[in-house]
Amino acid sequence: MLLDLHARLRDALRSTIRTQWNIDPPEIVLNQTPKIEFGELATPVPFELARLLKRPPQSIAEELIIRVGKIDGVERMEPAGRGYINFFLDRAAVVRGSRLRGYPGDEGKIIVEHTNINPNKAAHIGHLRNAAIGDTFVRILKAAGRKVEVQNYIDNTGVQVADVIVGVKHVERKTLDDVRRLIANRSIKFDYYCWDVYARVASFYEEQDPHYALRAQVLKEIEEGSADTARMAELVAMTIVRCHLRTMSRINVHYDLLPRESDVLHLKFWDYAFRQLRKKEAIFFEKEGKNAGCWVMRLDSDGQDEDKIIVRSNGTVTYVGKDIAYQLWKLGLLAQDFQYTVFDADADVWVTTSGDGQPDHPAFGHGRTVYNVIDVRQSYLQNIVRHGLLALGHEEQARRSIHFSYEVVALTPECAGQLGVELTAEDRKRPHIEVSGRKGQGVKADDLLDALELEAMKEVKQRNPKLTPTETETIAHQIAVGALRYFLLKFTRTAIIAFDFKEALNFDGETGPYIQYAAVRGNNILHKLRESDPGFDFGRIQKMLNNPKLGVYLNESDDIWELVYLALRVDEIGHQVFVTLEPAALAKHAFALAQRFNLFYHRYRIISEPDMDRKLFYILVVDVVREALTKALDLMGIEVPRRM
RNA sequence: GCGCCCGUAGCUCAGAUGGAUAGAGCGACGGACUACGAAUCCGUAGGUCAGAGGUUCGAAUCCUCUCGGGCGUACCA
Repeated sequence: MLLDLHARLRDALRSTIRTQWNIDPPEIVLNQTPKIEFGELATPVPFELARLLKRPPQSIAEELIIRVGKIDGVERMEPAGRGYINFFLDRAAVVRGSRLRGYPGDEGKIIVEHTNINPNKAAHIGHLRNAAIGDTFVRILKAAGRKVEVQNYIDNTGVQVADVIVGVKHVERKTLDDVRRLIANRSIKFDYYCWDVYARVASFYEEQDPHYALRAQVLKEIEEGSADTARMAELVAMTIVRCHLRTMSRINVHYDLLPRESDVLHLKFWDYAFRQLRKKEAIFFEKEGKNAGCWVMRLDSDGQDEDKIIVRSNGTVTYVGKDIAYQLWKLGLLAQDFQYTVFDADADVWVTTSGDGQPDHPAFGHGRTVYNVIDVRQSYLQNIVRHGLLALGHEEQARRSIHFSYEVVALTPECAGQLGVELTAEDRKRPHIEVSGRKGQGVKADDLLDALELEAMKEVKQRNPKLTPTETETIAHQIAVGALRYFLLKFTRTAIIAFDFKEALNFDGETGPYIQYAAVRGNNILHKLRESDPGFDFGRIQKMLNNPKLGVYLNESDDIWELVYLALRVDEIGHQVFVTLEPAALAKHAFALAQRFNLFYHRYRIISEPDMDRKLFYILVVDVVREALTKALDLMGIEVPRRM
């Protein structure tokens, strides 16, 4: 594995520097070289040493190379660029080594919390970004041999659920039985119905309940478990959760556990956290001023301007309060535990409950590290949660509580216009328009997926008219997911995605289908080989690894080596994503790999290559690359279609 | 006001930890299907990395300021 090679390089340089000059070695930075003629890796460390040793970097580089001696997997080193050391890898050895994989042992469970959609309306494009990022991160962690638990927190006692209940009861005038009938009606998408109801509530408040008295009342009733309202809220929220999970399963996103906020409350998690926070004086009761009657957390010692309300004056707990308790539980710092019951047996999803759970549930919680995948607008709240942990003295755990933040999905003004958002002349000049769930303005996840599948279906039919309808549908679906997930991952976390149908529905250029296509073509070459030579022994490809000509071929053509090297770097890029929390790096890498592969099979004839050894070498290249493409796609939750 | 993020080709974006000649896609223009399938490939044009200082052997990247833009700073989440 290349990561092992990196470690060997760093170790060798460090120990040589230490013994040679008797100094603490600086951090050994390894860079990719700008061109393959400079080797594969380079370190600028002689520049650092030049400062410490007061000598020209070039001569340090030369001396270091001599002193370091032979490093396993490195063919040679050269000083370059007035002070770099360039490393030229033993190409054949790197290819052989790539077939061996070693993973670190168990370093403790990692909990990744993502999706977390308010269960009061249909999922939209922004939620898809969250899920795509979170799920990709999970896949990368698992591939690296880490133990991962995926949690999708259900905020079923929050204001947003209260609002939709206000809408159902007071705007739509529906009873609990009406709601049951609506849910049973297969021709109605219940999450879509609530989307519209929720959008109508905003104007209802404006006109009929400007002080949000109904919201407060409903919220309180939900929290207290008051019969009718609470039952309706439970039914509405959990029905919508099922809708969300169905939507997410369309893009290959799954969960282990659905922790519910109502259970955090009913099982008194909050009471415990509250007592602790109070004992440590992390929160206190405000007797006067604007926050009179509330329990608040003081974030700024100067005064109450920055105080954050944790318990409202009517006694209900804000989201952060419950989130602190939940975070404590995730880290195994809470004396209590949930009860658990199966939510979806087929998908092996569990849900928390306050009633009798099943005794034989898996061990949930007790994460050593916790990643919360939540958009950047929640940085403030995430900080308060962290503040709470620190106030309780959990410094180590606070360090291991990581806000995996990313920017939101907005709409281009044109797109917003198409969706019926009213825009002023100024709006039209803006780079993006924020989606508003409150106004019902946004792209619903299922609608987008439907549109993508329809578009993909056209393309598949046109290119593969002989496929059965089922096959066509399957492939169209895989392509739709490929396009969508790649689109959501190719932007870096800090980039606001200005959503536009034209771009999202595109299958050409830097897209998921482009990469899928490359993988399909790779597979097809091997299929073709089987067809043209039914007796072909595929074991010969494996044997090519030990053929001395492997090194000769790899060294004679830099273009093929660059392709193979990109393929072998997939694990390294996965590691980079883990360190930098930047899944876009993987997306970009997969695309670059696909590009190089397209170039390769355009430039070289593989099946018709007359020289048998050379042909085997080409086939080995195809095999290595299609395996890497498949893996990179899999890490992004994208499948390789049978045909395209 | 305070805090965070962004500003790179016509457009949308990459350039992790400072490093060698700043790269993709789209769009534009011109080419390549009798070939392992063209959802592909090749070529051309396109840059004062918002601006100004500074640190450094070296800055798109770090620091300061200025100018644009976005978000947060709720008894919403």
